[in-house]
Amino acid sequence: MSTQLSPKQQEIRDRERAILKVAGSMLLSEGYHAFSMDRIAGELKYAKGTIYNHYPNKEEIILSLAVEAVRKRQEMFDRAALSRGSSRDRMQTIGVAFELYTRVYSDEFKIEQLIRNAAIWEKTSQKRRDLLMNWEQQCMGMVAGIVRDAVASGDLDSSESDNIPEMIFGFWALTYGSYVLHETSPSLAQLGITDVYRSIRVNSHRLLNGIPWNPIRKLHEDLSLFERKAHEVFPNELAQLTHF
Amino acid sequence: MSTQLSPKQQEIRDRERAILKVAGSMLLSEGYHAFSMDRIAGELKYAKGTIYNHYPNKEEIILSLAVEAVRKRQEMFDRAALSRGSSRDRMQTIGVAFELYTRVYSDEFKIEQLIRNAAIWEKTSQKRRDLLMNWEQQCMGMVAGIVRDAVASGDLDSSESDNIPEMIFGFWALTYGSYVLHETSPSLAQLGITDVYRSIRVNSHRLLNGIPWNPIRKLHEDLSLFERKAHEVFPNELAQLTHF
DNA sequence: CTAGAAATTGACGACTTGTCAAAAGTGACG
DNA sequence: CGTCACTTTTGACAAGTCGTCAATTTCTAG
Repeated sequence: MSTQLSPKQQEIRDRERAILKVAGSMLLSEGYHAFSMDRIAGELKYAKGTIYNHYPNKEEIILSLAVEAVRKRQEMFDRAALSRGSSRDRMQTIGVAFELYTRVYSDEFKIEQLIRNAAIWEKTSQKRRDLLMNWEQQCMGMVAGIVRDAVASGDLDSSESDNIPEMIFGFWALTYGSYVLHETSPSLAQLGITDVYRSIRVNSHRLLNGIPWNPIRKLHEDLSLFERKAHEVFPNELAQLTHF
Repeated sequence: MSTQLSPKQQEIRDRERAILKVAGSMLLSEGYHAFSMDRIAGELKYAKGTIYNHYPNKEEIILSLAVEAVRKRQEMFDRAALSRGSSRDRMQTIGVAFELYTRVYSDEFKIEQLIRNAAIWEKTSQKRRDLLMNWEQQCMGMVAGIVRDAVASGDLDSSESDNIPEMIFGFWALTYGSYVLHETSPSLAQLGITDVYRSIRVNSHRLLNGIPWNPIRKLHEDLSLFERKAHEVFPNELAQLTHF
């Protein structure tokens, strides 16, 4: 259809990206309270009305940023799901993807959490919500595929085939909950968690063994597999971390 | 010290409670966007300045509500931790306490989640934050005691004694993450989770077995223990639920 | 070049937050 | 009682935000 964009259309498209960029950095560097439509307009030297032409309110901008974030996450999950190895290996690699996503793209992950706030969610449009949910669904579909493979290959007991959503939910909740608590709970450090990433890996290992998901492994085996997969599947992301 | 309160002091104390009450119901019934200092003052027939005499900003009111919520949770955890049974039984009973808390006192739980938002947290005072963290720490201390008992009695391998915080973190993340996703993720229903509470119980069972935390149990054993403990320790909360 | 469509602008109304000087209320003591 | 220092309450106010929309400018197609 739109093979060619007029100069004006191009300008509008570019501006939309510029809005997201300036909004994202404003939100993350100065916090939610400093984030206002007036300031975005001021920074970009446009009138406020122009910004409102692109987005009907500021929550919609945040949701837009969240959609980009989830898309990035989905892309990493994709790479993990397509990696070589047993079903358990691939499931672990999803864990690698999630850890690296929260560490390397921590800004994006923070925005993902922001959007889960009722105060923000309430004011967004159904259309863009669907966009977000679509990518989120893809992520889950990815994981569901791995679980189905596991049942098919006998790594999971076939009586478990009805419980696939439940299992996905378990991993999702464990890892997501861990990262959220890590970002938001001031009590966590006082609990005595020194290496939160290691803790999450250990707990994932326990959950896998507890299902049970074959092959059952020793902790050290799962931990070294985790590192190997990180190097194998996500070398670029890994390079952006000073400590791993 | 203050054995007797003057009528005026009593009035101020009562008003503080009234503020929290009206703020809480306003927040929960009409959403965050409808929650304003002006409206609270209007509802209570006081001038805005009077409300500001009690709380320096609206975030502090929300944090105050959250402190009450966590205190209520702590009280339920307390009952769970003091219940009779093996270490694994008591750990499960903490799970019962948390589930009933999120179900029976869902308003309180929603406020707990609200406070974890950077936008709100940023504007609160250290003093009240410490209050919140103090109760939260008590909850965790409660759980830590159970884990220590488990190591002492041999239900957990003694080599695990260094990993107590990690284990608490695992359960906390799994359950907390589950409830948060349940409240906030529109994708969850589409994933195929029909009974979210059963799913959480099942995943907790898996994590316990995966640690491993003795005695290792079959799924149905853990599920029926769960129900038994609910009736035994939390009969009143249970009575407030139509379905369990 | 021009006329109609599209995009941009910024002043505006409605609302919020948080402050503070002035007004009202309280209570201890002669 | 009456008074006077002290505490509490009040609401007008400044500052800032959101979202709108009529007027204006810019684009574009013929």
